[in-house]
Amino acid sequence: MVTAGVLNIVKMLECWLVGIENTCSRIKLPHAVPVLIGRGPETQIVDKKCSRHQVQLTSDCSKGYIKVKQIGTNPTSIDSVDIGKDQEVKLKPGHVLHMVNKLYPYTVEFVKGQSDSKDQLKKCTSKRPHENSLNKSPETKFSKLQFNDVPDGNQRTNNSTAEQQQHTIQSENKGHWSQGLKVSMQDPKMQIFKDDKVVVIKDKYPKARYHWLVLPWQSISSLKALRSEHLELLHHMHAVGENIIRDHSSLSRAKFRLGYHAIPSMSHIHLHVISQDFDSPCLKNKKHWNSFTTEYFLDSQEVIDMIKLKGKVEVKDGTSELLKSPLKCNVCKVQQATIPQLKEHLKKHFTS
DNA sequence: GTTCTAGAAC
DNA sequence: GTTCTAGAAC
Repeated sequence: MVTAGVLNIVKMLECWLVGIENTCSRIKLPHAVPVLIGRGPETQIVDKKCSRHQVQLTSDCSKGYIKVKQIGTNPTSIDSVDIGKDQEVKLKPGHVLHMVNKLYPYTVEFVKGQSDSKDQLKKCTSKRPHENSLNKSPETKFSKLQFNDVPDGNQRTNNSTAEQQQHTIQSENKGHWSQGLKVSMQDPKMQIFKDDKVVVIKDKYPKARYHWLVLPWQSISSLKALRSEHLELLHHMHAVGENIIRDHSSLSRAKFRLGYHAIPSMSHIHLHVISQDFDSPCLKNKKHWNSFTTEYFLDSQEVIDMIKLKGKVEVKDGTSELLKSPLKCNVCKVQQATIPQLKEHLKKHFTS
């Protein structure tokens, strides 16, 4: 099924801090949770120069790095460069973190979430120390663990190649930002409404007081993929959008538009249902503004009509250039010089 | 898509 | 000096 497939491909990587000399020191770092590490049983570091809270580590499993903040007084370093007390630096796979005074080296690994921790520990205890060190052999456990999603065996430990491969993993496992809607639409906490054909979520970065997205369960990448067979679905998406407006903002008497970005950034077709106040701190730049107020925004009804007429959606040449258009008020069409001035101007038109 | 930031614009 | 944008990085 589509649902199961989507859930499978968006599974997050697990993050591990791995001792290079002391290979049995493997510490799992949960995504986005700050963890304090230093002298203690976890690391087996007994050196008094190392604080019990020497560093604060925060992993980002979607971006593939951890943020290292030096809390202790004595120097923590990454690739032999001192971080500095209360300073924060990113640690990526292939780079070496020395906990204190260029001692106690660690590196970071991101592995598939599916591989269980027992397996990790078992491998760890059965390995001799040198097998887990940072040598340059392409067959080291380090490189294999780090890149266990790479389909072929053509792996090198060169740092730039390592980073490229890490990026490849991210794009291939759909952890890339452009796949974010597919994740959000599956999250029950995000769902405002759902039926057998569509789901509605709030836009994560709303560009107006009301801003929802209507997404079909059916996997349709973008407007380009739309054909006559989708007409019934498009009508349904539009009707659901209108119902959401009625149910959530009838008292506000806000004006709305329902439509699609001609050239969307995010994968998976989504109908924007957005109030026309554009009163939102998330509306920050020209691209945001023009994507909703120029012909870059295609009304849902126009899209439906075009498919009825031509069998598909044709995006005009030069549409992407519309994002750079001068800023014009959507109500009175007066041009504004900057985004802050535009926002100030819009207040004139607010009803409340 | 957002965040970050250099440097343009003021 | 500050504000703001645009492009790179993610």
